[in-house]
Amino acid sequence: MSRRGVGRPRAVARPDTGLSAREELLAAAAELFTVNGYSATTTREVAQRAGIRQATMYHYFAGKEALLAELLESTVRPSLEAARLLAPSEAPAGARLWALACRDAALLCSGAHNLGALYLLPEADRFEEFQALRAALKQAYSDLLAPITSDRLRAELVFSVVESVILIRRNTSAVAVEPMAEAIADAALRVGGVGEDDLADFRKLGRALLGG
Amino acid sequence: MSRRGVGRPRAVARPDTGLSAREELLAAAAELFTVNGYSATTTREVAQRAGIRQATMYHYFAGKEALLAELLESTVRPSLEAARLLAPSEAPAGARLWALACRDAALLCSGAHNLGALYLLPEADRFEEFQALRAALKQAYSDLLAPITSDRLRAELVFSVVESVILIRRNTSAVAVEPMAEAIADAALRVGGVGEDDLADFRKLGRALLGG
DNA sequence: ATTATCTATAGATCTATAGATAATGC
DNA sequence: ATTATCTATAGATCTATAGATAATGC
Repeated sequence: MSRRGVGRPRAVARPDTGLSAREELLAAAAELFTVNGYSATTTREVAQRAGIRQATMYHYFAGKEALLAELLESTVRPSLEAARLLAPSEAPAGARLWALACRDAALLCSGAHNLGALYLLPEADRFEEFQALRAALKQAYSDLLAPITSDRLRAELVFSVVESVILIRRNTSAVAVEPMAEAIADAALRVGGVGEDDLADFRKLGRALLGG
Repeated sequence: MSRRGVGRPRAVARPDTGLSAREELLAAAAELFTVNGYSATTTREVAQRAGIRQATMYHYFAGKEALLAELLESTVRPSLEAARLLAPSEAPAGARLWALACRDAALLCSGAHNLGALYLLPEADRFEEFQALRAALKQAYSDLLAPITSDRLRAELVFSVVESVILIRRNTSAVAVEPMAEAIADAALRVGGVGEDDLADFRKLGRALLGG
């Protein structure tokens, strides 16, 4: 919608990033929220990084909360979409679980900022639409794990091993996405109780599911 | 030091908790920081929960940061102490690793509040003394893992599986500490690449190390 | 005299709104 | 005319300090 050039010029001119003002705001918020946290980040800092004045932010977002809501939801949606694509497959549950964990981990460790870190913010609990999406993703993991184990605790462990990629990415500098994602998927199935022989099968089938 | 009864009475009288004012402040901060985050928590809220006025907090702590610093350090120190106790043992590294992971996980999932959640706060990065203690703990894990695998990524995974108990505790209501801690230690060794037969041995020896 | 606590407040924010302005579009 | 942006600011905080006060201790 918002056409570049229309409207009053910005107070601080900068080279065109190719992003819309709205996207620049989201990118700025992504960096600041993941690194410094939500409450510790001011709307002024977000706007400044996006190259506009603080009040202009309100032309694009209803408030600071709307920024975080959109970032949270846009981060979990692709993982949930991956879960939906894998659900109707006739491959073994273990293979689909491996594929889901691998795709999910890859999404969490790619992208310019560690957006998964937003899940860890205490403030994220308040965002109900995000929580609902995340609960649906967790349910998808549970469904795929049901044929493998009925142990509630193991199911929690599997889910949290995938999320632990967020902690790893925070601790370590740049990592290669694919090897990391596959290592996470392997680890998830191992803590889920899958033996090495089955794991090798599931990994092979899982890769095929992702490739197709 | 501070004797009960000396000094001006509190504006809001409450039954004696048995805790000193300083301890009450730490307990209040622990709850609020873990649930709502550091920046989102005000000194007024902390003081109110501790039963005193906001300004009185400064009689016990230099500022809000000093509260978080003390909570962070007091949470990681017992784990580091466990690592030091296990270091000189002549038991196999795998058994000591299991014991350390189990003890560490047990510390993280016991206590009234989910204090480990403080590690996840973006604000924790600034607290250098805490970061140094945590780096030492991580080194202890690496040392015990060295005879098992030289894979850097696996070492990260082991450490973060233990920390993932923080995420699990956040997602689930009350859990039995011992079974959870042992399940975490098992999971840590599995992602570290320990096979089921060795794991059974290490678990048995590890339990003995913790018992003695 | 000592001390734990209080009240009051300065100074520095921070979010969101009101209303003006300077472009392009028609 | 429309719109993207600006400036200015109201109102609501929030942290930390200054200095008073009301207990016990000696």
